[in-house]
Amino acid sequence: MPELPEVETVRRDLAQVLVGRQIKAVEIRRAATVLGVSIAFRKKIIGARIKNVERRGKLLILLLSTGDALLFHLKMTGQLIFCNHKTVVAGGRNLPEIGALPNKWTHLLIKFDRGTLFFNDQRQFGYSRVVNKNEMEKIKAKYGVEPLSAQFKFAEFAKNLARRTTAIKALLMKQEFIAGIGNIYADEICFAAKVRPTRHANSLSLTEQRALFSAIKKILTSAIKFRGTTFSDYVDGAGKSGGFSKKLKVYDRAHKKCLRCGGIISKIRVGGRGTHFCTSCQK
DNA sequence: CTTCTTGTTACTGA
DNA sequence: ATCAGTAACAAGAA
Repeated sequence: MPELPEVETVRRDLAQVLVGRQIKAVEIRRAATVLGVSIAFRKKIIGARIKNVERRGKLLILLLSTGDALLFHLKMTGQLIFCNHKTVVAGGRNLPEIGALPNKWTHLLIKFDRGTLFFNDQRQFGYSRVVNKNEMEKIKAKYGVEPLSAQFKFAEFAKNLARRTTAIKALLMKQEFIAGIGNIYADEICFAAKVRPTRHANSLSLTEQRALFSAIKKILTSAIKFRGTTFSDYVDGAGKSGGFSKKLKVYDRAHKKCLRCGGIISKIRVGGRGTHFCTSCQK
């Protein structure tokens, strides 16, 4: 599922190929994928140039020359893939890992002079929308601290943990608290910090708080380096799978041996989500 | 057929 | 007002 490292990988890929390009045409195949009125969406973005590509949490932001922002949320199965016209094959653009584009899950196409941005989404939870500067600031403000930014500081993190009673994993996934962590990385972060996902946030010792703080940065940074995790549908901006899947230590390893201590990985539900942890070395 | 998967939000209750 | 917990959403895989 696209979490911070996956969205960041797509952001970097798209920034390289989209900045400076002008939107020439838009094809909306599924109206519900575009929030608001389709005609207005089209009118606002056609002719605009892409000034920059940003990310806030799991939200991808294309800044336009008009001052508006074109947003994409991939939710669980969204893909955002750019193809130039050199890869044209019969019926579409052919990519080695996902086949020809557009396909039956392509809901939106943004067309440039040489190339097209395809928005695919099997589960149809993902969306695109256009917002003005004011709306953009409001949306950004709702998210919590970016864990890989200089604003993510231990003192404030520890203070916030101490005043919360909820399970630590549920807190890690709360976007208003920290932006960008989802189910896979929450499990991996707890494992790296040797903390059980069920522990109440306010029960962590100073040592555990520190371990968690550094695990957040370490796991997310490493996942970006390996271009994200492909569990089911995620691909990068060029349609390729992520390399962090091979680095996962606990996620989807129920009943298997712990790679650190040899204990058994257990699977339970925390906050309504499948949760994996080692019964021996996560205290 | 049932059960499981997840990011986000709406809703409930404290 | 703030916090915590859960159901709902969609569609496909097993």
